[in-house]
Amino acid sequence: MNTYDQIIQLALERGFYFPSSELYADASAGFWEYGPNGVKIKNKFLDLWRRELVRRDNMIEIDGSQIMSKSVFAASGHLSNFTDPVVKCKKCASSFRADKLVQEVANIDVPERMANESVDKLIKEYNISCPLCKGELSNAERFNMMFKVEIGPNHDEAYLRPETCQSIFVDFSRIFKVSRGKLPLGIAQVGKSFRNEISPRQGLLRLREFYQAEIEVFCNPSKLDDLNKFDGIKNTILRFYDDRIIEISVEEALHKQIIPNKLVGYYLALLVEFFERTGIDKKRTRLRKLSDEEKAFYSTVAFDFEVDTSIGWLELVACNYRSDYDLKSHSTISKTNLEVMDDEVKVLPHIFELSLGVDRCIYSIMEHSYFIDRENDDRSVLKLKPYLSPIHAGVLPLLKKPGFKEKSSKLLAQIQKDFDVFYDEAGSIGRRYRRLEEIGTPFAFTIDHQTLEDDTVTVRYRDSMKQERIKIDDANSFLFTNVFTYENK
RNA sequence: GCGACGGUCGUCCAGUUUGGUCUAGGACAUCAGAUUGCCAAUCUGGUAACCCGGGUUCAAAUCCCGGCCGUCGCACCA
Repeated sequence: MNTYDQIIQLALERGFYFPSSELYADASAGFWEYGPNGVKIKNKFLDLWRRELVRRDNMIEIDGSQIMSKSVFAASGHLSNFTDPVVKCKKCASSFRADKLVQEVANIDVPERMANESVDKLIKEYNISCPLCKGELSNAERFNMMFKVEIGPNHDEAYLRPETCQSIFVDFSRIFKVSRGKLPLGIAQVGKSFRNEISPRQGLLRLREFYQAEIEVFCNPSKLDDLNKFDGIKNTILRFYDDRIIEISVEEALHKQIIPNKLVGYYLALLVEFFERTGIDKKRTRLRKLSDEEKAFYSTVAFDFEVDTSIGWLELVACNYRSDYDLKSHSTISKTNLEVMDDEVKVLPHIFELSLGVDRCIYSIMEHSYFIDRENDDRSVLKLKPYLSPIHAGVLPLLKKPGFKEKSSKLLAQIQKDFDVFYDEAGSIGRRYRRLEEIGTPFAFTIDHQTLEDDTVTVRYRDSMKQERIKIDDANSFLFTNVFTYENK
C-alpha cells in the first residue's frame, strides 16, 4: 500500500475527511467533507497562515461572497477565457480539445481563444475526423468551468466564484480607502471556490468545491525594487527547479534574474518560510517558473510552489504576477477609476498573487507527517507540528479507580479552555497512547498513583515516547510553551 | 467525457466463476464487562455491511440493464 492509500485510510478511519453526501447513491464526485479532526487541522493551518503571512506583513483580510454577479466574470475574463473549445465524436462520444486537435492534425497554430465557428471551419477544411474511431466530429462547444446560479424570481444570471480573489479586486477601492492603505498592500482572503471540473479525482487534490487562501499584493509597478523589508529575507534560501534543483538565496536569485524584482522575491521568501513551519519537508519542495504555455491567461510571470508527494509533484500555491490585468478590466467594465495615490502620484496598482490551495496543503502535511516507527512495533505516528495537531494533549488516568477520575477531571477542566484535549480511560495505557499519536497528538498527561500523593502527572512525548513529571498546576504553561514553539521536542 | 477494471460492517478482505448451505464469514478498529496496571496484553459479550434503481428467476451479494462512485490510462486541470 502506498502512502497515498495509507493517508486516505487514516482520513476515513479517524475522521479527517471523507466523501460528501455518501448516504446517497447520486452523490457527485469532487465534493468532500472535513470531519472533526480535519476541521481542527485546517483551522490551525489557517491560523499559521495568518500568523506567518497576514500578520507578519501587516496585510488586511476580508471575507467575500461566494456568489458574484455576471459582470464580475465578464471583467475578469472567466466568462470568455475560463473555457476550452471541445468537440465530440458523434460515433464513439469521445471528446477532444478542438484547438489542440486541429493544431496536431493540420500542423498549424490555433489560438485557444479562436471562435467556435473558425474552429469548425478548420475541421471541415482539413477534413479532421475522430482520432480514435474516424467518426464524424460535432461542432465546437465551449465548456465553461464556472457553476452558474440563478438569482431571485427573474433567474438573473450569476456565478459561484472560480477563485476567491475577484472579491478582493472588486472591493479594493473601498478597502484601500477605509483602511488608509499604502502601497504595497497585501489583501488576504480564505474561502471557498467552485470549479466544475470534468473529472475530479484523488480526494482532496482535485475538488469541485475547495478552499483557497489567497493573498493579493497591490503594488506600484515603478517601485518593485524599492522595498526596505527585502533586507529581512534576503538570505532566505529558495529552491528553484528548472531541469534540476537550484538552492539559492533570494538576493542571489534576484542578481541572476531568476526572480524579476525585490517584491516578488520578498513574498516568495515569506511563503517559503511559512511552509517551513507546516512540517512539510523543505527538501521535497520547489519553486517552478512556468513557461508561457502553462501560465494562466491573466499572468505575466508565474511560479508554482510544488511539493513532492507519493503520487508525484503537487501544486500547492500559484504565484502570479497579474500586472494590472484585473484592476484595469474591472475599471473599464464598471467605468470606475480604480487608481490610488502613491507618493502624490496616481497609479493603477499591479498585483502579485499568492494563491494557495488549502485542501492540498492539508493532504501534503498529513503525508509528510505520516511515520511508521519500525523500532516500536511499527506504531503509526502523525508527526504533526504541535500547533497543527487536531488534539494538543490527551488526559489519561492510568487506572479506573477512585481518585484517578477526579484528578483527571480537574486537569481537564484546567487546560481545555486553552487547548484541544481528549480524555480517554478505555483500554490499556499503551493502547491509548497509540490512538492519540495516530492522529498526531503531541503530548499525553497520565494521572498515576503519585498524582494522588503530590499532584504531579507524567507528560509523554509522542515522537520520543519519553516521559517526564510536571506539576498539575504547571500543565497550562507547559502547553503554552511546547505547543506554540517552532522547536521540536 | 471515453476505455478497462472494480464497489460487501468504521477499515481491509473472503464469499460471486457454477444463483439455494449467506439468518453474509474473518481480521483490525469500536462499545460494554472482567482482568492487568506505563507503551497496540488476555477473556467474555455486543454494535455494524452486500452502492442505488430496474429486470430475469420459485430463489439474486452472485446473472442482465441503467445510474452513481472509485482506481488506472487517454483527455482535461482556469
